[in-house]
Amino acid sequence: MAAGRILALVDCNTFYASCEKVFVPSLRNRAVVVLSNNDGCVIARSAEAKAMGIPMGKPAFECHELFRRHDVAVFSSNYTLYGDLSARVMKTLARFTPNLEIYSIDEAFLDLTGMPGDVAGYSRHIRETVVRWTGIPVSIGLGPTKTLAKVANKLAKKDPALEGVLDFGTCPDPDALLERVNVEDVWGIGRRYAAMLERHGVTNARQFRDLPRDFVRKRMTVGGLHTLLELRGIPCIDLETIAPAKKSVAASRSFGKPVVHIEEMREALAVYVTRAAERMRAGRLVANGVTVWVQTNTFIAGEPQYANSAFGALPMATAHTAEILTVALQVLDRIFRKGYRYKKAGVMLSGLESFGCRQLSLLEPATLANPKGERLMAVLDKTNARWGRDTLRFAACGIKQDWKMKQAMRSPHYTTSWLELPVVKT
DNA sequence: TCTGGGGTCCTAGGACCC
DNA sequence: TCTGGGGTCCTAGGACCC
Repeated sequence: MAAGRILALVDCNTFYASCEKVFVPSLRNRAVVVLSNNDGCVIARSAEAKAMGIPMGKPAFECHELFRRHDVAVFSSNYTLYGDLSARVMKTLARFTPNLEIYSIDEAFLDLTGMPGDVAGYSRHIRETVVRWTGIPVSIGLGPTKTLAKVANKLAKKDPALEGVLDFGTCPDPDALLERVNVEDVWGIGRRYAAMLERHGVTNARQFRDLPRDFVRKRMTVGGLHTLLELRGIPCIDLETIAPAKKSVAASRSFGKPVVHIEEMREALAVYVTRAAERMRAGRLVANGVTVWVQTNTFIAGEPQYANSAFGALPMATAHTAEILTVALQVLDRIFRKGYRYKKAGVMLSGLESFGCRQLSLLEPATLANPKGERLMAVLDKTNARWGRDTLRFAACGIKQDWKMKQAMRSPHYTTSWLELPVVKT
């Protein structure tokens, strides 16, 4: 282990809610919540909304009264906007160090080892720059391991006196800090493990850190052991500055209303294949197989339930929407049962390879390779990038799309569509 | 009426081979 | 025909992350 390693975890504060505030000054001090796809449940809350006691994950239909009473601004999720603002934040962070791992849409690890001067002061400078350039406030946790940087970040968010930055490595009493963190808030310990640990009297991060290694290895496998060691300051999880190759690409949605007929299910599948294939081509990937799954609404007691999935191999690795859809529809025929009200369906593309080194068919390369199809996809992607998603699309996706998810309160695509640019009044 | 979506990793167990 | 050990590959299920 390198002596004196210093990692920073930069995490955007209430990211989706902050994104919604960037272009709407009147929301600055107002409670904002963002709903999941289909306007299902609460997935992000601004600080004001948290203070009102609006819980994470609560179904939206149970919150309407609360929203009305507190004049909460409610938004459908707008991933196009969040993705674009995320890219701006990451680009800003990359100016401070080349050793950066983009961990999720709203988090990045930075290696600040060897930075001259005061790392906490430098972190405050990073923080000020990000909010000034992007409008997104962030918190920064510092520590010798990723897990401790995560812990420090959590505490930095909790305590306003810290002004968004906490260095675990230089704090005088680390045990006291760890005791303030619930064990289920430790990175790598989820609900199930937290419940198990609680049965053994372990409720905070300090108690977990001091458990015997064998106990943790046996009950929480090797991942749990890594978490334990990282809390002790021993690095087990590396910084991944180069994103590892994707192994699968999935697209799935809940329906806005139940789907009963296979014709509608085929349309939905066509849309999901379209989305997944787009992402494959953007990453210069091809898939060897496709899994299709369908599911009824498990929340409705007393209604007949059915869920199934099946896999179909593609004749040759491809990212061509129509080639994948052909197989996906055959797979659907195998698992679709009449007489159910379907709530959800999805596709997953697997066996991914990079387009440049894909395995060609040994037997009939000439008939299976499809250069015309590749050119068609290129034109499709280019057109849609210029004129907007689905400007050009397959007829199989349908026209009415009655089953489409609900998104009644979506904000504009402020930064990615010429038609939806914010307007400044003087 | 209304309950998200997209991923990864680890382990156990079965099939199959020598 | 029976026996045992060791290895690999695949899948399903469970855990986690954001």
